[in-house]
Amino acid sequence: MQQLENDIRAALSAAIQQVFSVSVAAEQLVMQPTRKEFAGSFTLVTFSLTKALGKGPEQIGQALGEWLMTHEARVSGFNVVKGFLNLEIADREWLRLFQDLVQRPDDAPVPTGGPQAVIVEYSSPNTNKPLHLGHLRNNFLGYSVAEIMKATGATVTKANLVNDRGIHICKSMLAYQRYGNGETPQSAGIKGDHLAGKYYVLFEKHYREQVKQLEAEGVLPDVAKRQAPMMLEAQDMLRAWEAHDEEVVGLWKQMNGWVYEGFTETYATIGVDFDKYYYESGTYLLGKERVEEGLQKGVFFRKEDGSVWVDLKEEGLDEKLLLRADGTSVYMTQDLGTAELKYNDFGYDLSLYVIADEQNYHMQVLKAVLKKLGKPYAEAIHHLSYGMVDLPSGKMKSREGTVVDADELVREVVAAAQAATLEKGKIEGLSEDEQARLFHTLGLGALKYYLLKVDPKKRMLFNPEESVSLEGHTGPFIQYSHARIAQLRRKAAQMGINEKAYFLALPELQKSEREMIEELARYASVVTEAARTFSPAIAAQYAYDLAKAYNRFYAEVQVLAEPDETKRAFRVALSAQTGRAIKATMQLLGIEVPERM
RNA sequence: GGUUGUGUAGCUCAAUUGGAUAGAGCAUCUGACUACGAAUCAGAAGGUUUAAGGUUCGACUCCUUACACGACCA
Repeated sequence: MQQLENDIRAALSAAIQQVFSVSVAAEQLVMQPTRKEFAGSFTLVTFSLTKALGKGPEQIGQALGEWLMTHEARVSGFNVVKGFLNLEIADREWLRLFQDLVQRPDDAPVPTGGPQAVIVEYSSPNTNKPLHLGHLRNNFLGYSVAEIMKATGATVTKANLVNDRGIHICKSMLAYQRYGNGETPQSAGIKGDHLAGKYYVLFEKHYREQVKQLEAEGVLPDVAKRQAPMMLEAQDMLRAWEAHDEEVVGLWKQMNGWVYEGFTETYATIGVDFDKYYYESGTYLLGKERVEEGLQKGVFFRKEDGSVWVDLKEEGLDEKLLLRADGTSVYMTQDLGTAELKYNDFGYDLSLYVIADEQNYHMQVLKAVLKKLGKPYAEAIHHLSYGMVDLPSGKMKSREGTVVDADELVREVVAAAQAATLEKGKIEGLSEDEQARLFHTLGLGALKYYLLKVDPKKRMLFNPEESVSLEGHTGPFIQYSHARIAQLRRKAAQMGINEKAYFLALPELQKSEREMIEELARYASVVTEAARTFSPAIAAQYAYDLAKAYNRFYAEVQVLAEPDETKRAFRVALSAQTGRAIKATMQLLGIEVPERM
């Protein structure tokens, strides 16, 4: 398809040379796909040529169209509408393109000239509470972008940087020490991450009571927040942890262990994985070394209280804290260490950070600080910033208990998919296990598609009802199209029809057949664009376009019931190829497609 | 206060990066299952793209100002 467009551009460039004796580079021509309501596949916008050629747009279009008709065999017709030259491509050219697609292996990469060694950091949870809806957007985005980069032929490492140290986990630990009574996930029958979360909530509850108490005694709110006994104790605990206090470290290991078990289960359920885990407890010391290095190089400075800062005013940013006065590290400290570790481990030429847009500033600072340190990998860092997920009731707020828990949400979407599927009554013959797997595939398909179809950088609204919907612009709509194709292929196989026969002799294509081939031919450019912009939404839109085009085709022509043998075989092949394309595209999103549903 | 993002149909989202009459889905209305899967398809209705200027053959897109909402930095 890209090749075809390039050829058309070259032909147009030659035509301009021949007809008008003016040189216009092929790349400079303004081309676009022809809009559905006009005949044609490629459109040249001739407005942009009027100055260079000294002629009116219609005149240019007419002259170039006529030249192409006699000089470019692949152009079979044209029409001029105002400043638009619409070019029709010969059917046999479409068939040739289709043939190429059929021959192409499913796992053939789409070369884009982009980065080759990529590391995608995503998920990166705190270990003090279970995953919620916001994490799901993050996880699905990260997984999908990694798959998209893989599809371009890049070597991709999926990394999870677990935020296992810091004040937040000390809060859970402190509350557990006080109120836990030796409870374990087993004894309580609660997933480990949820158990840690329970104690984090308990901390917050008691802490707030202490703050309120202090305020009632006349202490200023800011001071009360800082001096509430539980906060001071949590900070003591953090210092004890950094000093390797045995008891504290023991508790920390125990609670984090529970949390990891919980996370592992959730990751398996939602179908994401990682090639490498990093733990901030293992990177913050290296970060401190980098801070030392910066001090020695004179790019950082120390304030009277002993805290270390970097001045980024020249970069249009601000002064930023790198190490606290008491020597404990902040997020930035450990991020410096992690960046270096990742580079040493994988030598990336692109390092993606899938992090919500509230961290935009932080990520700018990280990159700027690494540049100041003269690190070679600073330029390769890219923040894949995504918008937060809102609920119909507004922002998710843990304090107000409006956070949507990931595990619970997954259960709900699977249950909804199950209810809808059973109601349709089309799955007799499937075993209990197969049914359960299908409900899971459909429920997660709905949820993932719902979260991925929106442009990552935009804030999005999560409507629970729409997220489990199976109709319209949804994952299950696309899955349904695939299942229907799968059914058709099974029947075609029974009839002995070859899916990969040659069809160049086919006399003429139906409109819906031609449009289907055009959609299929877009695959490479979709992958390229999705990889360039790090946007699964582009792949999601394409999967929908494929399904939409196929359903139209399916409604308009007969496949198995077509009497003409050649046409019948071609339509089976077109269906099969569409099924492959849908599967491959959905795979980029981390969504499975069923053989029946 | 400073920096920054967003604003498109009743609702949720698109718009090939400056191109044609701004497209889909949901919701509403109409039609299509004794043709291969109706979780589908065909159609109707729905818009001053927040507002006002500007740039040009052409602006949802770029520039200026204002407004609204969000995030971050103090």
